[in-house]
Amino acid sequence: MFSKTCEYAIRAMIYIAQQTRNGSRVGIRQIAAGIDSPEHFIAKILQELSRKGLVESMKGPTGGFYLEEASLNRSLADIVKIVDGDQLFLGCGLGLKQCSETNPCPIHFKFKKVRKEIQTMLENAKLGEFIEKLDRNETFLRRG
Amino acid sequence: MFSKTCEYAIRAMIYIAQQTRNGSRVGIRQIAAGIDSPEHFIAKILQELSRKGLVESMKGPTGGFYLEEASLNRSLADIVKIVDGDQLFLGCGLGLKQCSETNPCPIHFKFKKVRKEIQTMLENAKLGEFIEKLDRNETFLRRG
DNA sequence: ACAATAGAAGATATTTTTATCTTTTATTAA
DNA sequence: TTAATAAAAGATAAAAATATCTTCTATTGT
Repeated sequence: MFSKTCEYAIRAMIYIAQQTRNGSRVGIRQIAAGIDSPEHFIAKILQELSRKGLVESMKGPTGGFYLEEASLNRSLADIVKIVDGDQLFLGCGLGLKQCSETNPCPIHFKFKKVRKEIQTMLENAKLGEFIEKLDRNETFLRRG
Repeated sequence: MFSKTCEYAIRAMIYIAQQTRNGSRVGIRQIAAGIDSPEHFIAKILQELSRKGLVESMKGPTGGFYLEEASLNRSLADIVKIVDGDQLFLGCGLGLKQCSETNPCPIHFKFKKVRKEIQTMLENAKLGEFIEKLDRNETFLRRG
């Protein structure tokens, strides 16, 4: 469904959301360990999300990544769009460039329906909503 | 959502279903042209689908690919499972190997729901059902 | 100022996916 | 039974995704 890059991105963003209340910051090494991802790879991904303003960062000692309060209200759809683009939300299920409402592929309308549900689900899933259950160890971002 | 390979596979199977009523056969070259895919690549894919019994083939002059009557009742889910595996139906949305009902990732239950709908949609989509609209040019498998 | 820390950036490497090319085998029609 | 046809099979190539390595820059605490 998502690229590996996107899976890491979502996990990292949720992790950062959880780890950085009270304005504290969390380092790349800790993030990579916290979500079981390659350190340099997730660093790259966060650089991009940082440029796009989804996450803040600061260099130097005591530096690291953190979220602005408002970013807790960002949705998983925002992350997916930046990392994987809007193919998942808009693209043809059979990969046809010219597929459209008026020139549909055979599964166009069936697909439209489930795709819309995926989109709605991802748009309604806000970063802030995952924190509590993680804190209570009811959900996990790496091998539990 | 699907790999390129799987997109081609689905398009090819629907195309073969459409082109081969009355026991006629359709060649690789025509299939590739009919669905806009690389000839050698779709050949490989059909070899696998043939080994798995989703499609029949015959070598030599007047040879080609065709479907047994019963195969018209095969679903897109059958194709997806063979080509892409069951990752789409069973895998964790965030790529976590250990994710499960008792050890869920943060989006496990939201995902389960939409994934199930995708599966149901694909299981209910039978190869035979696409033929009529293709015949009437109401849907397309390549640039219309 | 200086040494240490940590992210940014760019280059490189590996793996997987996608695509192509060549040779072999089965089938047909003459 | 031979020449032509078309799929099967295996090898190779190109492109994209994933992962790693090295150097540079900003920030901090002393």
